[in-house]
Amino acid sequence: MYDATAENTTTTLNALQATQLFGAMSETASYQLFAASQKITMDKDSLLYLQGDNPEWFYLVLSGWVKVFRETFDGDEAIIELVGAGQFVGECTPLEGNTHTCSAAVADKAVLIRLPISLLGAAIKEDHKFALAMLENVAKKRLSQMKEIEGLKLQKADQRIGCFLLQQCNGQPSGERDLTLPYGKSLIATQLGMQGETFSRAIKKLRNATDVQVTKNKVTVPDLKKLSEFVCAGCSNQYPCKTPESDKA
Amino acid sequence: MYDATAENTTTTLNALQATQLFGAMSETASYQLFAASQKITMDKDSLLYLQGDNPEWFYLVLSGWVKVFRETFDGDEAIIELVGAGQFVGECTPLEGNTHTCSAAVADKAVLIRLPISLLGAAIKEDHKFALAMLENVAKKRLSQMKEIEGLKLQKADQRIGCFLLQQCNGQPSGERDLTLPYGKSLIATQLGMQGETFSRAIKKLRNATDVQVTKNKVTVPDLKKLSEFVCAGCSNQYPCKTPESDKA
DNA sequence: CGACGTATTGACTCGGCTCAAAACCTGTGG
DNA sequence: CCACAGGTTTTGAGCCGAGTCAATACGTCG
Repeated sequence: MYDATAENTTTTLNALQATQLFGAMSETASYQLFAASQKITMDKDSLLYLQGDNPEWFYLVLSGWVKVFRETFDGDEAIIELVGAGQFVGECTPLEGNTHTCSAAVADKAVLIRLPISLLGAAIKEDHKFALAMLENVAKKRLSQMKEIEGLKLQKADQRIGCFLLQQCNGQPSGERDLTLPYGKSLIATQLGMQGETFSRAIKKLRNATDVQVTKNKVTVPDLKKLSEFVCAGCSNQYPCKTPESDKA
Repeated sequence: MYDATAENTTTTLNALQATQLFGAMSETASYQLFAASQKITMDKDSLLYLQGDNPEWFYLVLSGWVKVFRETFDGDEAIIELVGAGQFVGECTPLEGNTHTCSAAVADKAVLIRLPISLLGAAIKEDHKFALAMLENVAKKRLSQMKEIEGLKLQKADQRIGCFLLQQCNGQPSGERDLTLPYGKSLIATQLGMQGETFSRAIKKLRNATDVQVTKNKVTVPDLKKLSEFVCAGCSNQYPCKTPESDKA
C-alpha cells in the first residue's frame, strides 16, 4: 500500500536505507516494511498517537519536526524528544509493553513515512543483527536523556540555551559560527524546560556573558571558546561534547 | 577468582540467578561469569568507576545503595540513578562505545558482586535471547528517565517529593501507608534535583497539603488519595502509576 | 559528656513563572 | 503597495519557588 509514483517510491526507499536501523535489517524484512509504507504529509499540531494508545504505526521523519511529549492533567506538556529528518518516532514501542509511553504530534509541518509496527516487533524477536541495532539506538537515546537530566538539575536557563546552541554548532562543518535556529523559539523554550519569556530574557544574559548575537532566527557565535566556557562550567562534558549521537538513528 | 567459602558461593549464585538478565543467559555464559565473580564490600563514598573510564567490571548490588552520577567541573553532581539490591550497575557500557558515560560510587555501605564486562559484551553479541533481555532492561531504564525528565520540567519540589513517596508506597504490599525512607534525606534531595534545605521545607508544604507525616526516617501517609491528587496533578500518570519497572533488573 | 554528621530553621537573594501589554513578523486581500 | 489580522517574540511589573550562607538543633557513636 505505498505511493505508486516512481518519485515517491525511490525517495521513500532511499530514506529508509539511509537509516542505521534499516541497514541492519534482513532483505526480506526490510522489503516487507517498505511494501507496507505510506508517505504522508501532516500539518502542525496533527497528532501521531497518544500516550496509552496501542501502537499501530511507527514513523520516519523525512522533513519537519515531530515532538514526543507527555501531557499532565492540567494541560502542561514536557517535551521528551524533538525528532527531525532521518530519525524515527515510536520505534521503541515494541520494547515497552505495547503501549505508547508518550504522545507524539507534529511540531512543524512534516513529511513522514508511516510503517506498521507489528513487522518491527517481529524483526526484533527474530533477527539478532537487527536487535543489536535497536540496542545501539536505544542506548544512544538513553545517553542523551542522561545529559538532559544533568542539565535540568545543574544548569540555569542561560546555560541550557548556550548548550543547545553549542550542539547546533557541533552539527555544522568544523565549528562554523553562524547558524539558523531549527524551529521557533517558544518550541526551543519548551524543549529546554522553561517559559518563552524566560527564554527571551535568558538570551540577553547569554549575550552579555558570551557575546552571542541572536537576530530573528539567525545566531552568531563570535567567540566559541567564551561560550563553551560559560556553558560547560555547569556540565560534566566539555565542548565539543563527544556526541556520536548526532548520527542518524 | 570467586570467594571460596560455600556460603558466599551459594548467595552469589542465588543472587545472580534471581536477575532477569542472568535468567536469559545461556548455561555456559552464565557459568563463566559466575566463575569470574567476586563478592566485595565497599564503604560509603568508595568509587566504582569514573565517567570516561574504560569499563572493566560491572556490578550486581546485593545490599546498600550505589549512586550513578555525573559531576561538573565546579563540583556539582547530578544523580542519574540510585541502584539498590538486585539491580545492576554499569551493565550498559558495552552498548556505549566502551566508555563509562557516568561515574558510580557507593552511597550507602554496600555489598556487591563484581563481574568482568568483557564476558557481557560477548554474550550480547552472540546470544540473541540475551540481547532481547538487555533490550528490555534498557527500555525500562529509558522509561523511568522519561518520567524523571517530565517531573523535573513540570513538578515543583513538594510534588516531586510526594511522587517519590508514592513510588515507595507502590513497592509496599497493597498500598501500605507506613514506610521507611530507604536512605538519608540529603541523598533523596540530590536525587530529586534540589537542595537539602529545600527538601526540608518542601516536606512541610507537603504535610500542610496532604497530611503526610515525616518523623526521622519514618513516613505515614494517612490519606493516600489526597497525596496522589496533589502529586499527580502535575504528572501525565496517575497513581498507582503503572510501573512494571519496579521488577528486578 | 563531647564530637561529629545530618537535618532543620531563618534571613536574604535571585532565578524563573505569571499575567498583561506592546512590538514585531508574515501572510492575506483589497 | 498598503492595511489588517494572526501568530510569535519581547518587555515590564510583581510574585513565588528555590538557592545560599550561617546558625541552631538533633542523633548517634565514641
